[in-house]
Amino acid sequence: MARSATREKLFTAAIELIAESGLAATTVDQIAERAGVAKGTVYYNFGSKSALFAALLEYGVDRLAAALRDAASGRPPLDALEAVVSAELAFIGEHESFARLLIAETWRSGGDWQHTARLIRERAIGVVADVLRAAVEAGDLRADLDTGTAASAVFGMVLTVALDWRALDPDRSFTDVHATLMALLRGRLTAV
Amino acid sequence: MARSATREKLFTAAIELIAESGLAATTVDQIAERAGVAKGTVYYNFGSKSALFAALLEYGVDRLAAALRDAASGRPPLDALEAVVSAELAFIGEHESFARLLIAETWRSGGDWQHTARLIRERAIGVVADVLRAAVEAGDLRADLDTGTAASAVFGMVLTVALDWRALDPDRSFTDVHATLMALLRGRLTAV
DNA sequence: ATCTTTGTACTGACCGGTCAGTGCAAAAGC
DNA sequence: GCTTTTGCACTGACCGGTCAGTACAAAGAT
Repeated sequence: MARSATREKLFTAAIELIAESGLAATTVDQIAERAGVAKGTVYYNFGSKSALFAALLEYGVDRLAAALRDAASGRPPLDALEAVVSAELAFIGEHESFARLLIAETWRSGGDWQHTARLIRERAIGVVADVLRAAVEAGDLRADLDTGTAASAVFGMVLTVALDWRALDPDRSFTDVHATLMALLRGRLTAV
Repeated sequence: MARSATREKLFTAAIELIAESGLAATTVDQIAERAGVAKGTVYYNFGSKSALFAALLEYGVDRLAAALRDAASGRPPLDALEAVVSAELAFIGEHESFARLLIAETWRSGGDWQHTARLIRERAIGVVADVLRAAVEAGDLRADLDTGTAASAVFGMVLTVALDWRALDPDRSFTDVHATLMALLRGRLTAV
């Protein structure tokens, strides 16, 4: 079998298992079994458990960052911001397991991949920051806005809301959740 | 020694160790040693490692929820909202390792004490929701606001910003971060 | 055309260490 | 005297990582 297909299968299995039980509680044997592959294959392809995890994170964040960038591209700044938020919400809706893995494992202390994990996460937040910066430059947002902090805030807000949505109220419509998020983002919170 | 004093010592030791090396990497032997207690005592008091962590989580969230409630009490709704956000930011700044534990353990789908973790987290978000509801009732926030989703959003936004702050930019002042957060919350984002 | 080599992908039994949890007799504390 | 704690030896499951070996296809070699 082609190497890339095997890696793909291992990624999928690992994402599911880690989202269920956490990285430390997920064994290499489990991942191999779920992927329908021998344990040795994991080591042949990745060398170690943590290397598998690092590759997994990179793979997922690349896709997330690309989705966010695509959503933003070619739109005027404020539209782009809304599009990015929509795209993030949609991405998490579709890749809930990965989102859980991302939020849970980024903030674990210890290990060396944890450093990598943070760097990788910043790639996604970076897209949001870029959009905010563009909006500031276009004069659409206040000039003294701390785009770094604001990007963290927006990203984290959407991530939390999306996961709470899926976990606690999965029947609520995308549009509904999206609308509340937009209202918050636009500062339409206060009474008219 | 009194049981409660022993439990207290074990909580402190466990929190410290988790901050250093993470939850899974922390062994019961380490916790016992750090607490200056025999390993058997851990099992006499808690029965199992996961029961110890569950109790630890509950202990921490009780303190967080109490801090948020105290901050809100006796203030007019909108002031209360800002006070709650300040309190959350401050709490996480002071108990960073606990916040990490909370965020990491809440988002796993399997197991049973993960379920407990979610319930426990909702206790903290519930305080935010209560404040938002009060503000809506007082006519300070738009009547059709989905307070549940908005509470998730606010809580998650602050949590993310606080952890990013501590991890990436620990020298930035509390006031600074706080100000950006407030601007976002009040919808003062758009250019004047 | 047939044999031999080489490289790649994968296998699964196995090893050595780790760690949660146990058992228990003796000592402290209340 | 009942609860709580200690100290320590012990167990047994589990798990990351290894390694000798299989399968097989493409590339020489004769």
